[in-house]
Amino acid sequence: MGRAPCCEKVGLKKGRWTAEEDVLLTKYIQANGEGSWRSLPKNAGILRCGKSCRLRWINYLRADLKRGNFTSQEEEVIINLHATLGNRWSLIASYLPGRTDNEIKNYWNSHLSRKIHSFRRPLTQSMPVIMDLTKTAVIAKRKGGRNSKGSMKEIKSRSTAKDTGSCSNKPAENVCVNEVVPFPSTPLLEKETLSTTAIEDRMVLDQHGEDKERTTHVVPSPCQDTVVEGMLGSSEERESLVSEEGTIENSMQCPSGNAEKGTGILAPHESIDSSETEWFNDILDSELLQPSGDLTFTELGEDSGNVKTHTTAANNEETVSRNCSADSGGDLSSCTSTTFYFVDDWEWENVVPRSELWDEKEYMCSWLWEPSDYHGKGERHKVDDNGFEGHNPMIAANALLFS
DNA sequence: AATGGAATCAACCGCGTGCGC
DNA sequence: GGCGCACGCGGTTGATTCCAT
Repeated sequence: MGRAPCCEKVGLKKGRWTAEEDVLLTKYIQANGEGSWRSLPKNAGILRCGKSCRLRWINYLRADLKRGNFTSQEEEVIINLHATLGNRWSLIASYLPGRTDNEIKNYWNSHLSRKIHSFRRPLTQSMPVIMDLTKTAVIAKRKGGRNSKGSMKEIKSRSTAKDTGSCSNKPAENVCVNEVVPFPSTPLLEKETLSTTAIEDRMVLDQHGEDKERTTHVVPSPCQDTVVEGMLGSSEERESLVSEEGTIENSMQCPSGNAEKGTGILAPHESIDSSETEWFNDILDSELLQPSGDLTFTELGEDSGNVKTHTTAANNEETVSRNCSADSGGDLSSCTSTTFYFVDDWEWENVVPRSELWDEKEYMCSWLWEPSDYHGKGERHKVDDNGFEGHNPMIAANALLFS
């Protein structure tokens, strides 16, 4: 037996919605609430499929929709969540208040995916090029066609923001707080495959020129306060997530102040001072990608004698060599507090609220079943409440979940 | 000014899933 | 357990917009 059509298609209007239809739909939903989409068109006097009404409402008429261009922060959220979640647009949309899955999907398809592909270096390419990533945006400029309305507006607003002295994207001068933390690059799900390294993914992320706007970024979280508190434990326990090195161990949390609104902050410890977390764009802007595919940069700590050199190889392995300041006596705890995140260094819970993630169970978490065999770089090594020691807490979470 | 072509995005379509009977 | 229905999601389409020539 074939599937019944969602609604009677005969005599129903298709195509663009008129203002009159919008008014009818809006008034009806305001009076009767959402739902019952099948019967809604008839009751509201709209010659549309219920499905079409639902889509129109969700994607266009809802009052809480954010209009306008995607901010650079939103872009990064999308890019990184997509790297994590794949084409789960509705899930991604749940992290972007006022944005719909359709909008994000369109934006991805029209803007972001193209950017990424523009920057992906063929793995077989052996051309010995040392890339100055600040210049690659110029290379990636598309050949023709019109500029998007958004990009045109962005160009205008960028110059305005610059003039008004708003937040700069330059790390050394970055005075903005509450920035979203960089997201992990993780195996993709579903149809997408991660054909490039995280380095390459990160390469795409700073194509907005030199004046990326930096503003407070609050990302909604579907998690509830009670759940999060239960997951994360007391504030003292959360404090304990600060590692020996002084690097901040990120935890998704729903501060009670935001929980009422159903939002959380997708940043460690409610806000991340820019001095503690580098934008990976900025990192890449100022560093060099080696011909071998390795990315090497040197990080200066708060004192000039405190140097940490990172080399992220094309094979996704990172080595970190430290030269702590002499007066620290080599104590790692005095080393620089800046944390850089790399391919194998992400903490999943930074990205997705645990409740969200864990609902996905093994499908979402299977790739996390890896032993932690290196130390430092923000990796938690503690015995958790369930006795899982020396492993990434996500692994412990998985073990608990599937036990 | 006309036109081709690329970009954008609203909307459509089919499928999967959950739920009630 | 099977069936039908409603809903939600993601892929795709096509109308529209606007830049480049």
